[in-house]
Amino acid sequence: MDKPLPLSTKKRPRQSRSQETFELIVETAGRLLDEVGFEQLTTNLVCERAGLTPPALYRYFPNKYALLRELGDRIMQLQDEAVFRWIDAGGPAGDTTAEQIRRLLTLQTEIIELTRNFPGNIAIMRALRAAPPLHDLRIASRDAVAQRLSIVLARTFPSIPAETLRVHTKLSTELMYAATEMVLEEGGPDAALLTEEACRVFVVALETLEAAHGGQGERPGRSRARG
Amino acid sequence: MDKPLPLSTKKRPRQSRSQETFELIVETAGRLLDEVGFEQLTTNLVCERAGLTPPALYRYFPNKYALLRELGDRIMQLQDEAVFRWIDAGGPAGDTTAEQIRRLLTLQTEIIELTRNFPGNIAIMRALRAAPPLHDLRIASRDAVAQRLSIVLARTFPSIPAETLRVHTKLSTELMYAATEMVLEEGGPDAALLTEEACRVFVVALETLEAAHGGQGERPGRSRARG
DNA sequence: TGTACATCAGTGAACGCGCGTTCACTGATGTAC
DNA sequence: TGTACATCAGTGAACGCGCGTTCACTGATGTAC
Repeated sequence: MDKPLPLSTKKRPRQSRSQETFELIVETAGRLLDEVGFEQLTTNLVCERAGLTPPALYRYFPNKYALLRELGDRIMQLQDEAVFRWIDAGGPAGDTTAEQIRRLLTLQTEIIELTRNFPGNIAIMRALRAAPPLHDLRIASRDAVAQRLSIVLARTFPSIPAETLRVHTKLSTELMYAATEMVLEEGGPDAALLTEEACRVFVVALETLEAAHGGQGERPGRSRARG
Repeated sequence: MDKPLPLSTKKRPRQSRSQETFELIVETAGRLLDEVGFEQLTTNLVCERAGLTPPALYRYFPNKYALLRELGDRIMQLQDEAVFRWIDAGGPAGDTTAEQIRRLLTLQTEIIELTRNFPGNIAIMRALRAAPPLHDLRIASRDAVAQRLSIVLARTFPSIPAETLRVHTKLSTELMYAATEMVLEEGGPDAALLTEEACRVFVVALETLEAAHGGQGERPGRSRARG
């Protein structure tokens, strides 16, 4: 009954004129998502706002999910790249718990800002969660981040079994996603505190996990966190 | 531009005949959500499946969001009640970390099972996240749980400032929601491990938070977790 | 206990609207020689 | 460098479908006496 929708863009534009049209469509969709939410977004509405006729959009996107997919790809790639840059720059390494938390906070703050500045941010992230044809994308991106992260963490926490670490990292990554969404959706005065607490939880969860598997743990000044 | 949709049910049924119709509509919608997802759900489709004509549905629900709201209310009330029962039965209290984790695991397992058995489970939870008219409901329920939980935890962890505890509990509650959704969406062999790890993180996050605020902490056999 | 009446529950049929989609086309851009 | 031609990009107008919604109605249930 569910015919699988084609999600890929139909033609990547060749001429620079159409390159611009392509961008115009994507950007207009992003801005509209902030206004109406992803469920109310229609291809006709995007066309109207962009000053185009439907066949122009239809040339590049077979349906609205392809459009959301393009937006989803972009926002998640931005986030993923920030994580990868952070990993390459040393990642979570740090002598003390407080130091590790501070480093993670830098990353998380960057991700929040970068997401905030992306038109349609929360609406896109909701769509990635809620729309079945897009759901796999989110999972794939999360698992890619978790996978890469768990490889790096395996060096810092060698006593944790690989399997355990993989599952833990998946959960932790989801925790950070949730923290990002909470801050963007609800904002408010708790935002900073919430972000710090998420980072603290991430770090101490790892340390105690190592301790539980007979790692070095319990070094004074390491198992004590100060947010 | 966004006219606020009326979400309340129009008439609660009076006669037992209509009571049954009301239930039939709700249950049919739940089952359909598993099949088509919330975005594809339409009032006409529900009617067709339930063997009713549109005005019969329309008598009780002004639109599909009112229907989703009824489902959302029910599933979240089930979850909230499980948490409240657990709190009333002693909640997270336990002498050792391992004991606390075990107790929390009991609750989390119950919530997962109870949610799994509710027709439309993940689709409903996604709708609560993604559909703007329903979003407030989810927030309200989460904050109610977090609020009540933070009151109880304040007794067990008196050295944590109330403000900090409130924010932390909100985050932790969201973590457990995310863990529930992950298990239901992805299932697989990691499910049990993932659930245990979520519970462990919840508990150690609290303990280390207390330690960070000069609480008793560091008692041997307390700061050491074994999942 | 039976009848007459009021209210409640659901039907059948239809509506307007806007969504996704397509067609034959015109105008713009690039290319060969 | 200019012209003739091929391809690419976007238009204008229309379509069928199914969505949400409404109307006047019939039949079922409950109630007064």
